Amino acid sequence: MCPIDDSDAFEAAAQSSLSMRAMAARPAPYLDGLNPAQRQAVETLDGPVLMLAGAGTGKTRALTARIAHLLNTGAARPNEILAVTFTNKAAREMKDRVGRLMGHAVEGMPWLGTFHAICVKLLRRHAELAGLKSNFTILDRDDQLRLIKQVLTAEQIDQKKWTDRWFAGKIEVYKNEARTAESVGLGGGQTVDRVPGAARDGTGYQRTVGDVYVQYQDRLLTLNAVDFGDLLLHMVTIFQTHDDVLDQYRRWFRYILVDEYQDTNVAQYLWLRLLAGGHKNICCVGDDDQSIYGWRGAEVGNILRFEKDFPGAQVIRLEQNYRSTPHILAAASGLIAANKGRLGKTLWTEADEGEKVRLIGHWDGEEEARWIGEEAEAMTRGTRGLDPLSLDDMAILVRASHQMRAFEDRFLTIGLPYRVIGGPRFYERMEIRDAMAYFRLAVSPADDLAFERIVNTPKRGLGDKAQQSIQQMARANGVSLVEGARLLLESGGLGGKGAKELASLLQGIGRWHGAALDVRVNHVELAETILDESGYTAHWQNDKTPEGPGRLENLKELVKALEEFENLQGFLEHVALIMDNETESEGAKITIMTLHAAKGLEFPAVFLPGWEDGLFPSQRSMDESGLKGLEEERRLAYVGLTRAEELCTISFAANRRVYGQWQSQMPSRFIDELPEDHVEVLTPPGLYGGGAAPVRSGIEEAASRADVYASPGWKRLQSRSTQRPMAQPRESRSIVIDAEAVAAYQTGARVFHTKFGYGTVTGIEGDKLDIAFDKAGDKKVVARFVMAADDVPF
DNA sequence: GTTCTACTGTTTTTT
DNA sequence: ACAGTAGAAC
Repeated sequence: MCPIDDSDAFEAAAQSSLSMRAMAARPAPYLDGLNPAQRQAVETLDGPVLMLAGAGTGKTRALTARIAHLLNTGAARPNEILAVTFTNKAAREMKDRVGRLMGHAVEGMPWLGTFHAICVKLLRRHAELAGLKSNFTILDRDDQLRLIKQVLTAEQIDQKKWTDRWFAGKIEVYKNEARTAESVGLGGGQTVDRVPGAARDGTGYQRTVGDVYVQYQDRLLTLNAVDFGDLLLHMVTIFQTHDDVLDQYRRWFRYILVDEYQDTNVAQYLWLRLLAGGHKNICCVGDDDQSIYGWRGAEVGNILRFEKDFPGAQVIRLEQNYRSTPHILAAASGLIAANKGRLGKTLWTEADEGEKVRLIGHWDGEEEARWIGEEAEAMTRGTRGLDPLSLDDMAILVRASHQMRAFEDRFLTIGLPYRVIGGPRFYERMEIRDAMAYFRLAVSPADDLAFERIVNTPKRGLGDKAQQSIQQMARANGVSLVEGARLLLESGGLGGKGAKELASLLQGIGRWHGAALDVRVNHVELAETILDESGYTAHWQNDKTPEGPGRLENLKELVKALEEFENLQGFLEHVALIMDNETESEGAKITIMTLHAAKGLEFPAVFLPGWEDGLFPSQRSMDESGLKGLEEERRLAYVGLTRAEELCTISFAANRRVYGQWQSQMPSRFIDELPEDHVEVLTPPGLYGGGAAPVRSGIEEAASRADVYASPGWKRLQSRSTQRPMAQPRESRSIVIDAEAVAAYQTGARVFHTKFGYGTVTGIEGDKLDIAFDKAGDKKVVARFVMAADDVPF
């Protein structure tokens, strides 16, 4: 539809030298206080620039100052700058900060946003080049899965072996790699089986991922819909096949800025390279050491290759760190040095020495949670001569979200306020998505996916069979499901309760649609009406599960959120892309979140629990991606360490419950990689484990001796066994099977464990015993941790 | 059509 | 351990 208005762009180009001169005299307060590297990054406006910005080096400051500089010198007008981020949060922050730097709100930076938000804008203008209409809908993951499921069912693919999620993953990977359905093609990609007895046709019994991909895209086009990956992929395809369109934007976007460049995938990379191909005024900001999204398609290679991609590129390193103490920086730098193929940076700081990184071992996960809770409380009162900290200043950063639970449990029992970042977001909650589906139907009754979602929610007596009839009728007549349902009712193909309910639902949809089109109708009231008339509000009012009231509360919030928008359409558009919501209640709280979620944040005090091999680095990551995976895990550890400003505490547990099974844990190999001089091993006062333990090297050994073996659990174990030598610390790293300990037991032997009590050995595997405990059930336990039942001294 | 049971897969997650 | 879900039983 409407192509970009070129005249503006030309006019701007013609004026730029004039305005540049006029503006040259303007003061540039945004340059004050920048260090030389930052200043260089701000002032090197033309040509390709790679800003290698280490953690806490003032990257955002430089980036925003650069935008201010572009505007202030007249090099570009607000609408001629393309500035891309990955998250809405980052985009919002950048907008705010540029506004503050310029001393006024920046009205016209229409092209500052996420890759996806910008691509939506572009794709709406050129939808027809992708076979879409400009009012296409953006599907979220749920819709996507439903669509894939339809394809799989139609293709009679064995969904027990190959789930919809699996295909969604494969298709996502293709899209991340900028591979279109046509390029993969029918018969391309991995082969999958169909259900036994599936009709044999020209292509035989089997299908491929390519087949599914092609059909999925087909359905998307029919629905006039795109998924997130399509937003980028369609634009890349359009740019590649329509020189005129590409040229237009190359002229239009005179300067390009990219945040978090190390996180770009192939599609994003191609998109950028196409757009920057003319003038090459592209400034990419990133840190190869903080690349932690390889698993979702990010290519560290993009940033490593920058100088090759853009010959003559200036590489500017921001290395002065304004966040952390020297000990923390040194520990982080020492750790990341173990990675190969880095661009390399040397972070330094003017800050005072401060505390060393602290390391402590615990007997098990619960004890770790208990200790951190107590430590956090102690820190609010002020410990070790440090000023008291607020709970808001503390964060617990975990590798995997299931680790959060131990902390939540503990904090709930001691009444320590906490906040969890992550988890299901507001707009992903069931009730919100249901309500949104009703709104979507009011806006466009032909939205089949929305109809499918709510046709029987609340229950209307329209089960699988009724829904199938509707589908059939719709397909036979080539109409939408709503229309199909109407035809079905007319033909009398549905009876009883279901028919009555369906008729009333259809009437409702018709009425709501009319109201949505009527500008005189207030959309907030309409939303309330829809939820009431559809029976959806009543559905949750009658719900007697504990979640009921909360869900009603969320619905109220949703309706309130509508007030900020002109109409329902505007709201739906916003939500499709934004999907975040932060309602923060008052009071200081300690933050619990994943390491991934913590990227870009900073806290005076950081706890890093669960540094155990297999958990962190994650076994799965290493199994699936080998050395690459391990290096990404190490970068994750680096990200964790560099979040801390003053105090960083690493901990590990000797025992942890994994998928309901107790397991003995090895301290993380990353602990051994920390430079010893910058780490302090915490020893609880007055405690010292089993006397003269044989000397091992490394801080890990000290930590385990000082704490694991001095912990209540361990001491209990020791005090109960006078003769069996189980306090011998194991060799670090290499897994040493304690032959002596294992040999002491046979299947059927009665044993005792301090945590689980008495049990019987049911199997032996390496240095671990399968034990059926009388009370605690089946566990796998390292042999050293149990003793023969006969030896129990009571 | 709804409810219960048995089975499965469990890292990280934005848009 | 545990949550989410597919399929059977009601």
